[in-house]
Amino acid sequence: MKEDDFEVIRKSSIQLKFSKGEVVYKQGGKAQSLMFLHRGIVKFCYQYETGQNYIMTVVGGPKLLGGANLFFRETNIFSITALEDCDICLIDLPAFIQVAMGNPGYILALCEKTLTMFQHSIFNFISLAHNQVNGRIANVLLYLWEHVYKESGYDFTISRKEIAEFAACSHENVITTLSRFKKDGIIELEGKKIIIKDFEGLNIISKRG
Amino acid sequence: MKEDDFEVIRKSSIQLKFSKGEVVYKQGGKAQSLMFLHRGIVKFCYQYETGQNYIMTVVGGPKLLGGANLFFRETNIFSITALEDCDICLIDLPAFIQVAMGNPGYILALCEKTLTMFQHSIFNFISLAHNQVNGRIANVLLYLWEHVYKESGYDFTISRKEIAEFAACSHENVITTLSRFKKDGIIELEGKKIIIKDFEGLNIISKRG
DNA sequence: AAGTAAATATGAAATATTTAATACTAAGAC
DNA sequence: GTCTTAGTATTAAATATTTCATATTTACTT
Repeated sequence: MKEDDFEVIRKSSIQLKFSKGEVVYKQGGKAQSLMFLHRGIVKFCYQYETGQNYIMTVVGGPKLLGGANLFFRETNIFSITALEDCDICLIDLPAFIQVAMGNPGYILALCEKTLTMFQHSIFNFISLAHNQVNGRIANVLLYLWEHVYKESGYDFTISRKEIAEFAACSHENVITTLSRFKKDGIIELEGKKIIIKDFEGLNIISKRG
Repeated sequence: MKEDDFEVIRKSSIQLKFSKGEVVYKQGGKAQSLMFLHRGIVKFCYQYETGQNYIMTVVGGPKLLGGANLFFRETNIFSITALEDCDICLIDLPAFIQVAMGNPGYILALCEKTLTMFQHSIFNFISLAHNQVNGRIANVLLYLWEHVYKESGYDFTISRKEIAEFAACSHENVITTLSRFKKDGIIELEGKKIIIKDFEGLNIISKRG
């Protein structure tokens, strides 16, 4: 990236801090910026009219987000909410597009990142579609640990309710399943912290259902 | 698109015909081309080691496909199979990228199309995650009619097994559900052909589960 | 035309999942 | 400190779904 390109983008960006639980983007709101997640963890959430939530994916920084908004036009189709305290830089979309049109390589790179994120989601969805609750929860735990919490510096603490919204099942079912995993020695629960003991075992459950 | 750009791409493209049931791309195979679906209907299919299939999406021509491959690199993560006879033009990827690098607008446009396709899939997945079989099948029927069969020139005929692979349930369940829809006057079955009678009703079922 | 395979159809039994009722614990508000 | 709320935990009953067994129809092969 050339110095003056960088300057254009920096000038039109805003640095923000979000606390755990705060909403960064609101579903249905106007999408006017890309978002660089410096540090922290956020969830992408779809909300039904009935009030039910569905967590589409969870990602940790540093990562450029909002490629989806770049193409999905005017409105956000998801809410983005901080799961842990976040440092976020909002990048003005018109400024970015102006710079990007002079640098096809940026666009390709951004698309690649965005699609890679979608790809993760899609594999998660495929797991949802074809596995039973056991396998879905195992899959969610593995994803969260490997791709989000492992190197994030945050404790692997996430509420049963949120696991339920990610694995698309009732929170009672998550509680029961986690208890069983614990009894079987696959995970340990230290206060709020989840510790995976037997990755191999979880993997097998995640595949076989 | 400029004339000579078009020429470069045309020179490196191949026109092919595929019959109903033929595999266009094989999951795990090398991805070396974009694909322009002139005419016909294809399914994107994910296959498990266990032999189970899952249909990720179904699309009808004319449409540019394979943007996923452009970014998901070396190997196809899905198989693409013809559901109806297809005319397909395979576009050499290196040639396309060469032209595209000189035209950032093409890349944006391609990404937008690809992401729009993903967006459809994602809404479908969200329906899968949160609805019961009734709603999932209603959703699949509406999607297939509205976005694939309605203006395709093909009869809306698709096997119960394929609906099952799309809605992620057993084929027995599809059969039972279609019978009930028929009894309730929501659809009609004319031989192999599915005719939706009550769009409003299907929509309600698709939303309420 | 007969035989075979594939798709459609149906019902019963087995299994999985949600819902509802209830209780305990931890954290935040006042 | 007490009250309130949200999260965690467990169970039984109600419901949804899959699996299995079996039959019929349709399409394809020879």
